[in-house]
Amino acid sequence: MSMFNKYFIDYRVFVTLLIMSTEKNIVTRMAPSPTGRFHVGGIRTAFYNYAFARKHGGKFILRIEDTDKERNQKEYEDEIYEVFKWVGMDYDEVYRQSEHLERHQEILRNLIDNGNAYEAEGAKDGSGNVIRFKNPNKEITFSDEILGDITVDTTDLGDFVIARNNQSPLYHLAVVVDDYDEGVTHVIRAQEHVANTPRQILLHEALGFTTPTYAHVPFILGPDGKKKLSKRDTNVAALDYKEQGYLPEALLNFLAFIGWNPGTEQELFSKDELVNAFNLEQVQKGPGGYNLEKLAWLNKQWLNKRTEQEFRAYIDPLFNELRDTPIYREEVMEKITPLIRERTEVLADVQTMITEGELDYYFVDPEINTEKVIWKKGTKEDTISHLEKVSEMIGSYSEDWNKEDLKSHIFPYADELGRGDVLWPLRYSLSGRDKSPDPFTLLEVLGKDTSLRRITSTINELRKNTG
RNA sequence: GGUCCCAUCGUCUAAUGGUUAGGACAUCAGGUUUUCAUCCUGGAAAUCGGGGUUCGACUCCCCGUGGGAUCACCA
Repeated sequence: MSMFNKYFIDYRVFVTLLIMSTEKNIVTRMAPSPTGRFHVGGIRTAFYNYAFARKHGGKFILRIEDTDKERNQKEYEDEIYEVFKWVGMDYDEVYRQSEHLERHQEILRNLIDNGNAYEAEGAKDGSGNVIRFKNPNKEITFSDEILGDITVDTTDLGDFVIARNNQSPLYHLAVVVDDYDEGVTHVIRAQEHVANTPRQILLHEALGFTTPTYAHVPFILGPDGKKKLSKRDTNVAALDYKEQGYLPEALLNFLAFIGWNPGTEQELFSKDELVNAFNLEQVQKGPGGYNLEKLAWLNKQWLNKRTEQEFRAYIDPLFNELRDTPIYREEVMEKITPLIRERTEVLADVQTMITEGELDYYFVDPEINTEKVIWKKGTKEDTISHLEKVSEMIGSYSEDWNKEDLKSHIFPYADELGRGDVLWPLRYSLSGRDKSPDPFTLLEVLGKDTSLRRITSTINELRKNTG
């Protein structure tokens, strides 16, 4: 091996190590304030931070920005933790900003001592002097990972207030200090903060802090795609989705794809796949709308990935009431679970099936409306005859019949005499409903005795009706 | 209003100068051995407008238009 090659290989190893060590240092954070219910938009922002950190082997911090004593509420703080747990975003460190008050005060004093900030009259509540930052009035340019270069003349900002008084630092100072102290390298946050960024950079410079890399993610718009997502149009509290029975995988998949896309045609991404595919380069600049129908579809896709047992556990609480009644039968429940799944996008759909009585016929004999038994232009006589014939056919089966067997015998008959004329009355006799699974499925679920009883009963009703 | 940002089917988006502008949701039509659902196949559907640059522009530049953010002693 020549010296050159040897050197070349060493150089590549060195660079690789350098990149790895650089990536290890990545630190991101989510900094919500507990002044309201945690928003779905917050999940997305948090997730981008989480994904970026995890993908690069870095650190993800959760920082509760609880310095606004007036508006903070403990329940909101707890809700933040609950949401993170629900969607499975684990953080390496968690802080409450209020715990850093002394540090913020210390920095504030330094700023004043160095002449970078000063007391000014006119506290709104008349309690004394506010602290203003001495703005050097310069042009600030920062390179946003998503938006590109942004230049702002900070002269317009004036000497902005950084503390309520010399004991109470405000937001801009607090974030700057905390991000620095916690070693945050990438600030990924909502686009409403772009205008705050120059102020914070000014502070970094006065303090001698290195400025983190910024990435401002676009807004999420409401379902109309125009206005900002608000609780007027839809549920925005993250936990509402948990309560409504949305799967965390589906919500995360959905949210991550508003304003970001891996560029492939894959639609379904697990949390880990999302982390793996995530990159800041492909985050959209413009805002994106909130399409609930797609969320519902995604929820169904994720539901279908669950095992039968998991799906059963998912819907089971809805059947608590029914389970305590004498009509409930566990064997039936087991058989209809896959049927229910096929008709379910979100848990609310199952609740609707129950309240609308769409599942009743699985447990009790339905009321038969003789008007509805006959298919389209069919006659009563033919219908009775078809039902009798089918009755005869299934009567010859043993109790452990199965769907395919039944189908292979009944269908040829139906095919010959008219599918609708034979199959509709059969299905309707069994279910008493306009809509239900197909008759063969019904026969299988209901069993021989029940099926025969219902068919016979329908035939009798039909005859009675003749007068 | 000042400053800053943004703009592809109805919606989420792909295409970083050369594609019949691709995919998904929704929608429409047909099929899957009645109906509902599932599933499959197919259709309709977009580069905000005007100028440049270029052999060639969704893509780069400028001007409009539209939308948004911010201009707190909230975060």
